Amino acid sequence: MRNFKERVRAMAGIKDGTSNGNGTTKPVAQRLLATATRLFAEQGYDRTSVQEIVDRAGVTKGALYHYFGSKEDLLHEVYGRVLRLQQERLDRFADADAPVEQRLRDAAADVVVTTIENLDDTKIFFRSMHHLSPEKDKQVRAERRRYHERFRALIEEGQRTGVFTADVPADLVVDYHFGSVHHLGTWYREDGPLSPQQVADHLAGLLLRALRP
Amino acid sequence: MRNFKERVRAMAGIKDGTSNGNGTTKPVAQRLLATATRLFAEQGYDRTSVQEIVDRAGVTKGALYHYFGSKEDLLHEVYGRVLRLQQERLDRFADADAPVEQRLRDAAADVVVTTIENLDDTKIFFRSMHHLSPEKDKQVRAERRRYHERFRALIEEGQRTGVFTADVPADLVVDYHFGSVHHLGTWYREDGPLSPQQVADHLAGLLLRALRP
DNA sequence: AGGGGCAGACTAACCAGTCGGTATGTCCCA
DNA sequence: TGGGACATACCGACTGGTTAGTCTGCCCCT
Repeated sequence: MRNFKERVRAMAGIKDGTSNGNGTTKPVAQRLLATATRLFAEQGYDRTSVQEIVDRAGVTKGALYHYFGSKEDLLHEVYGRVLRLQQERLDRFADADAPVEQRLRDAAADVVVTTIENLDDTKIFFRSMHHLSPEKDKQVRAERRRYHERFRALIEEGQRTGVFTADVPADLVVDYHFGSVHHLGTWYREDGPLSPQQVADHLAGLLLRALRP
Repeated sequence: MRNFKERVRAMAGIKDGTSNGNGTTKPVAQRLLATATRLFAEQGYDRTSVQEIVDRAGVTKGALYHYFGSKEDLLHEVYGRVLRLQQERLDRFADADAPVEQRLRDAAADVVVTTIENLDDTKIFFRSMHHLSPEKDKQVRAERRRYHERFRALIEEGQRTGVFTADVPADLVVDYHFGSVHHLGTWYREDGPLSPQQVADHLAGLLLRALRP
């Protein structure tokens, strides 16, 4: 049972398929995860039935429960993908060789772009987090905190070296910025006037200006 | 049927009770709404059963469906309360007789304080909005937009008169600020180090600094 | 004597997860 | 070369439990 999940996680990251000759047909596990993601984002976790997912993916429950242990596993998998992606990117920007204000600006802008590019996942993330079982919730929270702390460290560094104002708690600034990121799912529209990169530049600009001493 | 709802809405705003001699026992409709609010905030709308609400409120389903047309009506009522409250306060601050930067600062800080003071309601608002039927969703969206536009007008006024920077779209700034407000439910703790007013001052300060030309 | 304010049993729908079964493929030894 | 042994991938009917909402009727106040 646990073996399957490991393999599925691997499959989700890799393009290779088991039964596709040319590349048009995605492997079942991937298709299920993609379908579930879309439906969770559109209707919410609770309003989406397992039956609906398998119907839309063109398989049956047998297939879903062959690859995933439970409906909640699907949700957790979505979270895992988002968290891993964002943590990895944050680390890259934060460790770069540049002045702290540049590193913060890049990191702040990047998380906006990747959030918009994965808007379904992040919608689910913020909207359905409380649907996780205590055990998985704890795990997600821990990874989330790691991310938060890495980001906060950047701000604290700037505050120590005097390039950022120090009369606002660094923690609050992190939540300030992630509030606006979190909120993207509510208002950003692909057919709107601003590209993801433009939104990112604006939001990062606002953050940096807010932090000027 | 529709008559009841009107009366209930009235009851929700007024302290008067039907069956309480001294003031300890709230009228049933109020108790149901308060209980539902608490439970929705704790567990989410879908995870809260009608049975749970009536049990906790010490009545039965008969009572609930006597006062409310459906479970969704309860949710809609919560939204209505929050929206009316915030719109009224925003109008008051925006129409005040003061420089625009002061009016914006006051309005921005006030919405933070009232959000924290009604954290249950606002948690529900942002987390469960997509559970509304299309009809009610439309209504809520319309009221929400009115609020958004009033706030945006303040920013545009400051941009026109040159006290705020004009190289960021006013719409985006509104969503920027409301992102952080929205996010409060995720991180603010009553037993944390900051009072609602302190958080409000910080967040309003960040907004105003971000808007400096 | 009439109606508002509830109680509580009931229903029809739905849903996550299970389970026995089938089809296809792979490996291994004769 | 062929055929048993075993695993993977999936099907789809079924179950036990939950849920929103209804309905009938009692009680009490006016």
